[in-house]
Amino acid sequence: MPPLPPSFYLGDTVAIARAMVGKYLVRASGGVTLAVRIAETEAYAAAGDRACHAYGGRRTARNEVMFGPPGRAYIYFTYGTHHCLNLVTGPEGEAAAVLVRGALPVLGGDEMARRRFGRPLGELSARQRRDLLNGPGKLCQALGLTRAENGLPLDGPELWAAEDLTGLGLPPPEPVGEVRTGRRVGIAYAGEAVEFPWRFWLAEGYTEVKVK
DNA sequence: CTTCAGATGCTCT
DNA sequence: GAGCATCTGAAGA
Repeated sequence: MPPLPPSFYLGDTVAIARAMVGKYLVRASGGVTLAVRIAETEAYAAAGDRACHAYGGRRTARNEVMFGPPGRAYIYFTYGTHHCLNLVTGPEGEAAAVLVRGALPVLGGDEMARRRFGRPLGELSARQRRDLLNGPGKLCQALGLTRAENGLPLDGPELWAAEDLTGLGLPPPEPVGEVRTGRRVGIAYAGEAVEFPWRFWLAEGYTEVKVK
């Protein structure tokens, strides 16, 4: 299947966040191709959402990409050490996005393991393997996504999202199965928005990091 | 199994 | 100067 087109990201951000669970993400750079299956997402619904970087229409150098067209990567740096990958949603100017919180390895597991822990998949402990990609910072570290990749289109040669990866010779995807819903993580500052059930994750085959 | 502190630097006020 | 859409290893129960 070809990459999901920019128009895919035009609809309701919460619905898209849920729909992205089970989709694939491919990262190609330096002759290396890595692929993951998205296992956990969160919706950040533009100006009305107190947890969103664009709350109240706030527009800065950091979140500028959010105000651009849908279907691009909004990547920012946080906590002095980590990057977070978002998929820009909604029509241009709306400034909504879906945070990709976690994934499962599909292609290039050894390379991702080396970037995370300095050795290949086979040499990881069970815990390290479980925790390879179950967090937004971990995912970006494994895929090599930094602010240098901020603004990349999600249907381009360096980064793309797709319904399946049969085009890369992989078998058709397993069914997504149950998707769980809950409150978003790490947004204690967001008042009543803390309660919104805008986080989605795979119930099986994935261990989400539990946060209070 | 759980909680907890420290790392680390960019961003916004 | 304060805070952050986080992660890790160590220590406790």
